[in-house]
Amino acid sequence: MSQALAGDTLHRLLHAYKRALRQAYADEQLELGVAQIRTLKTIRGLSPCSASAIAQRLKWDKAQLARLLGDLDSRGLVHRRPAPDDGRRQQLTLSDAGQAMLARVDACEQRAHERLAKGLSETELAAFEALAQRLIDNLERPIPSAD
Amino acid sequence: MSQALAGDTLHRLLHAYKRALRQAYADEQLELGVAQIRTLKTIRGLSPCSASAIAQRLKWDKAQLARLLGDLDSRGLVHRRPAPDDGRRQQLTLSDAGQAMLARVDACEQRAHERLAKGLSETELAAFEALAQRLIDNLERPIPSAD
DNA sequence: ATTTATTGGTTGATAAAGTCAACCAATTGA
DNA sequence: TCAATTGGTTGACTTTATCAACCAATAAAT
Repeated sequence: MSQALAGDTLHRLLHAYKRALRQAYADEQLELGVAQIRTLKTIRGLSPCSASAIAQRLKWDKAQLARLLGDLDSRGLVHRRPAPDDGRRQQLTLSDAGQAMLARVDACEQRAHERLAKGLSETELAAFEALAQRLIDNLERPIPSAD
Repeated sequence: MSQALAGDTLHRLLHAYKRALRQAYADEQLELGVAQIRTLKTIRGLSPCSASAIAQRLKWDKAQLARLLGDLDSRGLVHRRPAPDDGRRQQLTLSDAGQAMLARVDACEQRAHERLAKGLSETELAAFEALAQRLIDNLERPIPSAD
C-alpha cells in the first residue's frame, strides 16, 4: 500500500466503530445486532425492496440475508409479501414495530456518531465520506479479465 | 449521524476491503486469515512484543489473541519465549517462516492496495488516513464518566 | 412452444471473528 | 503480608460470513 493509507487503519476504525455501535445498542437495550440493524435500515431506504436488492446493495451473501430476514420476521419487525409481478420475489417492508425499532436505533446512533465525529468539521466529514465512497467504488468495480 | 458521514459507508468499505484481502490471500495460496495476518504484522511492528501489547494495540479480546497466537505458533510462524523481567509475560517474535510469510503478504497486499487507491492522489490518501486516525482517536478515548 | 439458463430465496454445513467468564501464576499496590 | 491487578489460557457462546445444493419461477435461446 502507499504509505499514506494503512490497511490497519481501516481495520481499527471499523473495529472501534462496531464496538461503539454495539455498546450504544446495548445501553439502549436494543436486542439486535449490527447486521440486523443494517438490514432494517436498508429495507427502510429501498422501495420496493427485496432480499436480492439488499444482498446486492450490501454485497452480502444471500444465504446470510435469508437468515437475517427470517430472524427479523420472527421478531415481527418486517413484513414479507409475495411480489405482484414475480412469483419468486418477496416484497419487504417494515412493520410498525420495525419502524419503532429504527426510531430507537436512530437516536442511539446519533449519539454514537456525535462521538465519532467530535472535533471534525462538516467539510472534513464530507471529504472523508467522498474519499471512502471512491475507495468502495474501486473495490466493487469488476476487475477487467485478461481473457 | 451528521449527514456528511454515513455509518453505512464505513461498513461497506471494510466489507469490500476484507473481501479484497481474502481474495488476494487466496489467490496467493496464503492459508491465513485476516486476523492472523494482522497479528503477524503487529508482532513485526512492535519491539518488544507481548500478547497484551497486541491486544491493547488492536483492541482485541485477549482470549481471541491467545487462540490466534496458539495457531500461529503451531504453524511455526512465531516464537514465544518467557520475558526476562516478568514471569507472566511472553516475548513474541517472528520466526524465519513468519518473516517469509509476511514478505508474501506484503506483495499480496500491495496489489490489493493499489486497486483500493487507484485514481486517488497521495494527498487524498494522506488526508483520508489522517481523518480516519482522528475518528479512531474519538472512539478509543475513554468517555469521561459522570460520577 | 419447448428447452436451457438464470434468478430469488432457503437450507445445510462450515469457518472466521468476536465476546464473556472463570481460572491460575506472577507482579504490583496497599 | 495481604489484596488487587495483570498476563495469559481455556471453555462456552454469539455474530458474521461463505460455499454448495436445492427448488420454483422467470427470462433467454432455440
